[in-house]
Amino acid sequence: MAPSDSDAIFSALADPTRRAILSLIGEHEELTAGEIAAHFDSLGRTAVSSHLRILRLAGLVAERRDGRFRHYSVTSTPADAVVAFLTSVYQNSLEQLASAVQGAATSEDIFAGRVEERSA
Amino acid sequence: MAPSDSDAIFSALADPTRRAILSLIGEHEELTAGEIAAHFDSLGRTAVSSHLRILRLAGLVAERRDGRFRHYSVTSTPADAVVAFLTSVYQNSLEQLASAVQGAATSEDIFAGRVEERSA
DNA sequence: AACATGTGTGCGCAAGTATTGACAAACAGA
DNA sequence: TCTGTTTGTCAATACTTGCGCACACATGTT
Repeated sequence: MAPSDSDAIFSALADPTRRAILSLIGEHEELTAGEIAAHFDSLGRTAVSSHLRILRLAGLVAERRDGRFRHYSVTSTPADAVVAFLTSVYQNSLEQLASAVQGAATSEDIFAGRVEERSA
Repeated sequence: MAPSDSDAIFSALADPTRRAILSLIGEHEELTAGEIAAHFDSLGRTAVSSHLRILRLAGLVAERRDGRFRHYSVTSTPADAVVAFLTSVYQNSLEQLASAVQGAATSEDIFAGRVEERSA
């Protein structure tokens, strides 16, 4: 019954909107909640805020307060749980996995078009 | 709005029970649905069957029919979508990711204890 | 005070999960 | 062949969870 970090991480990654938010932040260094919300047509501020809260509780993004703004950035360590799970399941094809990591440089197409974006 | 394979994959991985099933299959070469169900105390056959269906539709497991049995095994390619997403978000720390993949050999502790298992 | 940025709360709706009961398929025995 | 059992899934139901929205609140700026 231990929530076990991977629970929060995988649950957070389950939502395509959150993956889009995560990759959007990853493209920049930092983004404010307003800037993030501005990129999505079909989402209100509260929805974005709620997603950011989940991502933050999962340790996937970090929050830096600056006046009335809150800047969000991706954290580097959290992927460890995901990688650990993948390696445990795909022990046989570890080399494939490693090469895939090093090989794939840009593959935004996977989550592109998931959510309507404003041309900003 | 395209279901986009990664949707099914991340949704499938979101459930801790399915991750446990996936890793359980990964530990062996093949397992029948019954053998899988036998490893969980708090799950009926129908529940396991439903999870296997989701895993199969996501392309995470393969099904081989043999008489009245159905043997399930993990597929090697599906992790690509996950890896692609991780690399796109964590472009900055790709080396970290690659080393983590090669480094972590056994880390079942992450999903251990998620679901009660029978001593079989 | 007036305004902007972000979040917390409550509600309605949709999606997912586990259970029960029933069904199809395949094998064993008489 | 005809039961009877095992394996696994399908259908329907009840329960839980999660998402998005509207509103209100807290904080910070001008």
